[in-house]
Amino acid sequence: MIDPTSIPQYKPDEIEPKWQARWAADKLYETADHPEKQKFYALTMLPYPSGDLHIGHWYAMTPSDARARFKRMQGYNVFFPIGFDAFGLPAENAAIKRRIHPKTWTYANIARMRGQLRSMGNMFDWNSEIVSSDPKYYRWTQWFFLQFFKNNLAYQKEAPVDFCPNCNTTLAREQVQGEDRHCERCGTPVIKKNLKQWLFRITNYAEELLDFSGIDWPETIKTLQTKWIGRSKGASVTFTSEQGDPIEVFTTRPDTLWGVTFMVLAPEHPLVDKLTTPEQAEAVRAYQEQAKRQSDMQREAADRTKAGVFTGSYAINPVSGERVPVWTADYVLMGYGSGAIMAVPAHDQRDFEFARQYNLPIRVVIQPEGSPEPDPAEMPAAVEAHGAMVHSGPLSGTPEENTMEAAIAYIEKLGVGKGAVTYRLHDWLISRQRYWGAPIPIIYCPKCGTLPVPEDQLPVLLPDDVEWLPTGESPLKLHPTWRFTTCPVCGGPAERETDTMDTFMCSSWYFMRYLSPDYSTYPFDPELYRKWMPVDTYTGGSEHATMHLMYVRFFHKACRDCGITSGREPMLQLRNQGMVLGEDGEKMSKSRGNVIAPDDLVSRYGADTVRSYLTFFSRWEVGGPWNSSGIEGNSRWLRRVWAMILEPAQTNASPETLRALRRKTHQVLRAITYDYENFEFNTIVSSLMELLNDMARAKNAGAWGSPEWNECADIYLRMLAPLCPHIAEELWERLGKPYSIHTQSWPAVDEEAARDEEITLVVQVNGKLRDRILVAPGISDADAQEKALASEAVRVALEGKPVRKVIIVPGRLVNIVG
RNA sequence: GCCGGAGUGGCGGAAUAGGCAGACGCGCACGACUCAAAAUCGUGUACCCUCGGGUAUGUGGGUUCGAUUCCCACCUUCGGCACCA
Repeated sequence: MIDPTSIPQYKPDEIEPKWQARWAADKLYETADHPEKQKFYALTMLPYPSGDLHIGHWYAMTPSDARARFKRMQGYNVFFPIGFDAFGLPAENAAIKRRIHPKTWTYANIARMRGQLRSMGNMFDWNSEIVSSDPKYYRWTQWFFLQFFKNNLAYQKEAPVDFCPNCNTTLAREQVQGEDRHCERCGTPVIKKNLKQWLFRITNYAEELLDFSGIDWPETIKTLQTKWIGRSKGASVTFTSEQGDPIEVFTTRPDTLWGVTFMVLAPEHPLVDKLTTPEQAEAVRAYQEQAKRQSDMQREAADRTKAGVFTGSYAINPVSGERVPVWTADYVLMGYGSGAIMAVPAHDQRDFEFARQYNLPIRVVIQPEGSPEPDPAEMPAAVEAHGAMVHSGPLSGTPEENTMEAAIAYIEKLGVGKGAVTYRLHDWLISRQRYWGAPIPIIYCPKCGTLPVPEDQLPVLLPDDVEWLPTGESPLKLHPTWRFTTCPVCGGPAERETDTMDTFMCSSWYFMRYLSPDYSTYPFDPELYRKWMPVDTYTGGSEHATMHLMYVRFFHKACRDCGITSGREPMLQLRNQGMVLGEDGEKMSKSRGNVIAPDDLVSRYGADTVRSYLTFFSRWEVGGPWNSSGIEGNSRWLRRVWAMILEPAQTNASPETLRALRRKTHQVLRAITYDYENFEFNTIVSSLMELLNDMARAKNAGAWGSPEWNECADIYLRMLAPLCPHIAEELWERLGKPYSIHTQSWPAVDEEAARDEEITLVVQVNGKLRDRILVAPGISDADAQEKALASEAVRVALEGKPVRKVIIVPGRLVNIVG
């Protein structure tokens, strides 16, 4: 019983640390082995230890935590781990700028962030924490690299690669963004550098990555990945230069082969030099130089006019035998298809513009249905629509439906090409010329060549004594001794690879390490892998759509093919949160001065209030601007909850009041159960506020202390527990209920109690609301119609017109059409 | 330019299968308590109005007895891609 004379104040600053300490001491959130319970792996993207927990972390993790707690109350054995994505550039930049060792900086930040994370009151299982920069972790990151190397999924290639001059490192294609091709990290426009780099064969998995069947991921992410992979279906066709060199092209329009009037090679295409005639040599060389410079500069894609140079050579069209000039132009990209195209100006807008620019012939070979054959001299633009083939030798007259198949069959019969699929996706470049990452475990021996570091020599440890000079070379290369080693095969002197791995490599497998962070003979305990994988729900930001979220899928499939993992996909369900903006509606940034610091909010309002406001103020997947007076509402709400539960009142309510309270309780429970399951967190808080309003009315009417009231309070706290774990625990204890609320089961909806005793039927006349009538829930259509027609408002609205039709939606409305 | 998401009161947002538009909260107004203020509690709060009603979910059409919800076109906005052959 509660002593009515001593109702304490709600003091989150006292109860929150108290319960956090108790939960930790009791190991309440350590995932125990419950063979009888169904497993549920809930995962939130691991943070980078930047130094301070940002409100964005809270925004991402709170609903993730609340849902994990909900699942636990539903009876699942829930695993909800946390760790740190601890390698990466900010640590190294801090080292250069402030002369702090990246390791010191990183681990100090982690220590600080652990405390901040604990202040959120999440149910993280800290026993399984990983730090990706720990040797015991990156040993296995290196091990994965070796497995990929051995299975021909990792390879080295020298090619022009994207290089960020500010970060002083190469970047993967995905990490270069926007029209000006800037660095994903720092925004600096990238330059091209010709470097030998390590890549993973993600393109081998292009087709499989397009298959999202069996996983519940947001459509937007699936669309972004599909677009990024960029599958194009068509044909590859081999033309031949007059000198006899095969020139392979990819085309999505093999049906336009007879319309080819010239060819274009990318300026970097290896055949350009060979095909260039002495007369054209100077012009071609000058153009290549200019093209190279231009690719280094910001390029305005929109108003660029097509430019190029004739190589002086000709090629033979394999289907028509026709001789066409070979040009080089930078509108053809070396990085796509074969870096060469067959140009069909009549039916491709880019080729059309180029042909007009240089007075090259235009030949129409496609006639779209219902329109006259275009006149090459007059046509204002290319005709890209499909249509019947004309002026196409033996295939002339092929109807629109068959053109593609017919053309491919024809080139295959001639043996000059075949149906083909090309992807926009590039292999994943993982080399980074930086210190603070996992060293690539490769040794170069002048006698034996490129060799993997033997697995028993892992990890290849990062040396601590390194100078950080922003040279664009890996600091490991400048270390006096580190790179010198012996060849694992011949024992002679050899050198280590000095590049480190892209940190997206570390985050491609961390969820498997969580399962057994200290396991020393394998990256994870296979038994625990079988038990816990795949991840049931993964939550995090959508900004990783074409980076982390694609790498992680690739990685798991590649591991499967190396015999390490099983199953197609690592994460069954993905949900993305939006972004919390500053009060000015802009992205938070120090320079704007609109940053909301969670620590300040916690000391002012308490973690539970911050958690509830973050889930309440917007749809989670949308996000939106922070509102400082908005959070006051949530603070007020929790204080009201506190007082509602603890302040005694009279117990003399009518049976109707109590029945209504019980009905509302179970209706809200039904709604909230649905909302937790479906990530609709904002309406969870609304519903809890709504129920509290009903409780206030019931309390005024004498409901306090009744069995119905006590049941309502019990259910209320259980519903509140996942979202506001501290206040729920405190009130639970104060009601004399057994510790802990977080190990209680989720209440069941009593459908009988939730049923409405009477419902409001909406009565419309010609679709307009005219009246509302109270009826029994099971009312028959005939009775409903009769009651509706008896309404005075309906008679007035009908103005004496006869009733033509009556539409009845049972339990909802009656619409009378007059 | 192409692809995708989003446009609802002063503000954030709700409406789970086409059926009461505006739940819940912020803000605001009034009232109670107070010497006063804060806090708290209560009441009201889309717009117009001749007080009967009328108009409202970015704009314009359409389907339907009925549209925030479905279809078409357009506008605004936020992401993504951007010579991808």
